[in-house]
Amino acid sequence: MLRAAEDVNMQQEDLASPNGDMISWDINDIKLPKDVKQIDSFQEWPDCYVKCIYSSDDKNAQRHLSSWAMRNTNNHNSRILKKSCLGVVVCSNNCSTPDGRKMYLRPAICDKARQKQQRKSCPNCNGSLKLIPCRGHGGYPVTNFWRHEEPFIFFQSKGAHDHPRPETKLEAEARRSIQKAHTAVPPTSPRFKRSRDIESLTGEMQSQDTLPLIISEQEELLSQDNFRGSFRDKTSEEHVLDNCLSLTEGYGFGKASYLIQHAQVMGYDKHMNKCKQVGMRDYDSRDPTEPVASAYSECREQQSWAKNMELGKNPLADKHHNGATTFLAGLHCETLGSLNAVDFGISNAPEIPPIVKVGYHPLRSNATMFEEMCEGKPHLNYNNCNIPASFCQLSPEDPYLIADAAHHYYQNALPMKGNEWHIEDERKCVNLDHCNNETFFNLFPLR
DNA sequence: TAGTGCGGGGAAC
DNA sequence: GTTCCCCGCACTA
Repeated sequence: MLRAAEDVNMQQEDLASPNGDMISWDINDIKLPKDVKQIDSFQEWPDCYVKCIYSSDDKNAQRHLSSWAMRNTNNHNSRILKKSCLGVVVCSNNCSTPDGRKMYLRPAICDKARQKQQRKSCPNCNGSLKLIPCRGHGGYPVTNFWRHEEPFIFFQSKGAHDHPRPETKLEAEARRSIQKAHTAVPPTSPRFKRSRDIESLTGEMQSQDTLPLIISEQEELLSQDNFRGSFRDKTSEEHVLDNCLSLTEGYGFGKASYLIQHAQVMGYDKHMNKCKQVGMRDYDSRDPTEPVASAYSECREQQSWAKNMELGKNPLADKHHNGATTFLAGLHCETLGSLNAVDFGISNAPEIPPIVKVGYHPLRSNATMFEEMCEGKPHLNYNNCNIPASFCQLSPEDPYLIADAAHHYYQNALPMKGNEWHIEDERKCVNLDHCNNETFFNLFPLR
């Protein structure tokens, strides 16, 4: 019986590959595969039991990046870097901003900084902050492993995060810088008002102050040729992507990394499908604390929802493809052009006139946009280009306005009653999160 | 100041 | 022996 279960698990492991390739390795293996056919595109939000093989040239992989708050954990093995998830910081009052957002802050990685962080008060209600630890790996934090074996970087994740996504590192940094500005700038200045507005959004909203930085990072991504995921199975989405790439090149963006990132997200979707097919987790014979059955059920929940949101099943998705490339071009052009309008852009206050003429809508909260997009409502930018529902790949880690919006929506959507996460609600949120990852496109570059 | 990586050490299994 | 965590240190941005 046990043996049979192990066999199943081994089969699962064999199938658990984001790119769909058959892989059978464990990060602890003495020898890792050298005949890697397909290099994975970088995943900033790896969840569940994921194995990835990145190129050694992948800068993100080199830096062992993750948008989860991961801290280094000593495994007494210098060849394998192990990181464990810190969870997420929430307001103990379970407060919401006036527009309904929840506070999901990024735990500081440094122990001292984290302790200091928990002594601080909620930026929204001044209540105390509470760290929700990650217990997604048999009661222990989800762990990520990194191992450099030229010419690849092997990544393995164990466990499924049982908490909301925190702010990304960039979001947290932006929030801190805004808070600093908040304390440094007289309260009567427009800047102060904006800071307060942003703070009211729990800091999740990207500071437009960070726009130059963001653009810079985009350019870095472009130069790094990070995303090598090939468009293996071309869909209409991907054709649109190609078109967008051409268009955005025409706007001086060179390659559009955010679109390429969407391609990698689609690769991730394949992985999730694999998770579902095989019954989830990979198998580590060395780790008796494993099998996290709930991980699979969670993934399955996510996946079933994601299925419903798949392009082919969203009648509005294809419908809006046509305006997409036009929208993209205008959007990105505007994004650069609006950099000087940063002091006015982020506000939900309707009395503030729009500065941006196309693309990003300065008056509408990102969360609202995301909600509407999830409902399949087309969005009009100022060029009257429909933003297709299928173009809302909202990846919180991604430096894009809508991506950020999705993140906030996720944060809105996860209700917490008392100190407990309610499973049903959480599933909905996870699903929304998956909407984030699997269904929509990354579009709006913010940085 | 915070993020990151490394390593010592102890506890639990 | 393995895995977990805490802690401190050094380096970096």
